[in-house]
Parts: sequence; structure tokens; C-alpha cells
Amino acid sequence: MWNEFYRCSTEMVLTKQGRRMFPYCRYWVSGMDPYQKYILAMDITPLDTHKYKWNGKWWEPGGKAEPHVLGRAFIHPESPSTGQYWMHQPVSFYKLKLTNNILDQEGHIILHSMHRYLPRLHVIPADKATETFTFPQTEFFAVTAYQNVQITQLKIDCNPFAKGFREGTMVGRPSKEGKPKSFAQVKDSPDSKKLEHDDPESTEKLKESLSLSEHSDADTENESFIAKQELKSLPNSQSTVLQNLLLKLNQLHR
DNA sequence: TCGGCTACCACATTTGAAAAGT
DNA sequence: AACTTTTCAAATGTGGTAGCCG
Repeated sequence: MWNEFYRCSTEMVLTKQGRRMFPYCRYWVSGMDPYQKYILAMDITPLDTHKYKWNGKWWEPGGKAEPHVLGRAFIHPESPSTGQYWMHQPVSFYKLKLTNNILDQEGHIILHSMHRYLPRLHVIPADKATETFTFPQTEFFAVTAYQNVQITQLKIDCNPFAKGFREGTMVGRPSKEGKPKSFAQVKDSPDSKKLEHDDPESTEKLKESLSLSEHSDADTENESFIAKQELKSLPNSQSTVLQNLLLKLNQLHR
């Protein structure tokens, strides 16, 4: 699903009270020590130093980026848990919320509209260095209203909460002029909805596209992306903030 | 003037407590 | 009495849109 969105340049809506991501990040983790305890956390980092604008067809740089708000990370609520626990099922971050409210008190991740971002997964063992992973196809443009109608249509077609806007189900709402055909119609692909919502049956499919390690060459050829591993490559300020957060969490669980 | 942002809307899904069943 | 299943209303998650704002 990420790959489909990535082709159209993914957009994520920011709201004052916080908006979930769709698609959200779900990782299949392998290679952990089954008995070691780990904390899993996500944050979102700017991809460059530009502010962007949508010219009607594509995104283009249109100014200097606002300074990124540091210190916000989403710690998976099951943290800390053993490697065995994390590895026996995909790890979902569907509760993570994005906001454009600088004064946010809810702990949501603060982003700027019309900027370009990349989510990062941090795997933090109790007594070793943090490992950070990113997936190129999960990059997105933060917006307060969708710019690209193709993205809007993809969201409507794939997100169960947006079913009310699908063709035929809309009641008493004006339809947008020149609205493109639904994604399912355009693609005419029986596989296009296999990853719909949080279906546990689709975990194997996700494992294919979002595996953290041991990728085959066939995977990479087939538009899956290998996770970029950024061992200890966090900028000092960011890694310090994250470590402080995790320290607090550790103390809470003790 | 205009592009971006916000509040509010209708509809769908999720949640969880109460009711009903075993 | 204890536990499981069903029901259903409230809460929450969606994109659309009108109007506000800088």
C-alpha cells in the first residue's frame, strides 16, 4: 500500500487535535535476541531543508523550511517487551498522531504543513546502542488539506473510515467535479486492497514489502525497499532527546 | 487577491459497558 | 454464580467544504 501511495507522492493531513497516519507504519521485525528486552519507538524527520508547494501536477520546492520541532517520539505502548514478543507479530504504530500545533500538550508528533518527512523506527535494546531504520517509500508531504486528488482518492479507496466518500455510498453530499475514477477502478487489480486495514492475514504480504532484514534480490527488484539502517547516525540533539524519553519510560516500568 | 488553515458536517468504524444467554 | 456472547450507543476516525486569515 505504501508503494502505491509513494508513486503519487504520499500526503498526510495535520490537524490541531492530531491526525492518524494512513497508511500507518507496521513493521515485521526479525533478528532480535528473543530474551532481550527492547523498546520500539518512532519519530519523523525532515527529508530536506525546503518548504514545498503543489503546482497542480507535482511538488516543487518553494522556500526555506521551518525549523523542525525536536523532542517528539512515539514509544510503542507495548514497550518494553522481549525480542520474542516483537518478532511473533507485526508491530503497528497506528495510534501515532500528527499535529501542526506547536503548543500541543498531547505528545503528538509536531510537523509543518507543506514540508517533506520520513518516518524512522528506533529499536532500543536494554544494554546496546540504538538501531534506527527508515523505509524510503514511507516518505510523505505534510498538509492541512490534500493537494493531489489522486492521493485523496487512494485514501478514500483504502481507508475504512473514509468509506462514506466512496462512489455509490455517498448520500446527500455534492460530488467533486472532474473527480478521477476510484483507485480500484483505475488499477483494476485484485491485489490492490490486500493490505486493507489491520488484517492479520495480510502480515505475510507486509513482511515481503517491509522486512527489516534478509531481503532477497527478487524483493528489491519488485519495488520493495530495503530498510536503511542508520546505526548511531542520529544527530546528537535528536538522539539525546530520544534517549531521555526512553530513560523516563524505563523508570516508569521499573 | 489568494493559498493555506480551521471548524464543522455526515458517515463509517471502533470501543466498551450493559444486557442476554449458557 | 461465573463466564461468554450479543447488542447498541458513544467515542473516534474519515474527507469535503465554507469561510476565515495573513
